[in-house]
Amino acid sequence: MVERPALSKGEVEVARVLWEIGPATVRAIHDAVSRSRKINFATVQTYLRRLQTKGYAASKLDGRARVYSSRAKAQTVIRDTVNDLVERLFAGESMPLIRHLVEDRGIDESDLKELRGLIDRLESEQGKTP
Amino acid sequence: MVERPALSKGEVEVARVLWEIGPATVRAIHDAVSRSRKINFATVQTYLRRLQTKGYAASKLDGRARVYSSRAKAQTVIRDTVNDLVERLFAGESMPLIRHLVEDRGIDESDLKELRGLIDRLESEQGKTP
DNA sequence: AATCTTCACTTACAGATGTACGTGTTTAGT
DNA sequence: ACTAAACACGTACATCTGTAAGTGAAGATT
Repeated sequence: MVERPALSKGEVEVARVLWEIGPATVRAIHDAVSRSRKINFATVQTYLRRLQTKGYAASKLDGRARVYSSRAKAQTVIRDTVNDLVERLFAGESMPLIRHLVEDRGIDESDLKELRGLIDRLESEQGKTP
Repeated sequence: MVERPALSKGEVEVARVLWEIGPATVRAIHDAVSRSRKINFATVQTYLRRLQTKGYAASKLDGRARVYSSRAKAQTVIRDTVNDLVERLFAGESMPLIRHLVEDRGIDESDLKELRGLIDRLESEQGKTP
């Protein structure tokens, strides 16, 4: 139940990469982030340092390279971040966001299929755990 | 196609209230925001001023009271904000977010029903507009 | 009229954020 | 050994954010 300061947008981006490619060097993380947008090496380094300061990451030296690893579960960060967004942008209701994602942002056929399966499962569970 | 600076969390909150209760005085907006959390009157005033500076709101004096109104469609702000979040937290994929909302955050029976209807509609449309 | 209350508006400010330069150090190539 | 490339790390800094106190004028109350 560690209380951690919220993450900024840039930090979230780097944190995500950290879960994705697991413990990794600054270089590897920079390379990964660079794939989606141009970003300075030192900037990534700063984000990682801040991530560590805030308690979301840990690091150790492996030879000359510093290897960062995540200390926070992706799910926790996702939950907190999404909760905050839903609270502020949708007054706490998630349905409008779901609607937006499905209708406005669009969803492809296979995702639609998966979503249907998800609903089927939830609906069959409904009533069992009231 | 106005290019506007992104909104901060606090600004988003006030912007939402602005769409909700339409053109309104600072006091009315403050009252509304106060319903969800304790916030200083002057703080709301500052957010509104910044919203106007960034081009998201307009204001005019009605007697002694300043009335603010939105200049940006809710949908635009929602789109931009959600796009940014999905980009950073989910590498651009919306399905993981939908999954999170439906599974982890939970969804009640009536929303589940609505969602099913939504999918049905989308599925029947699939193929018609490729 | 004197006082209290209500606003608008200005100004403030510490801390967070995004972004990056510079400096020293280690390793690899000549 | 000498130089070039690769890094870690500290430092910097303009903005942006969140939050609010102070000031003065207009309207309400006694």
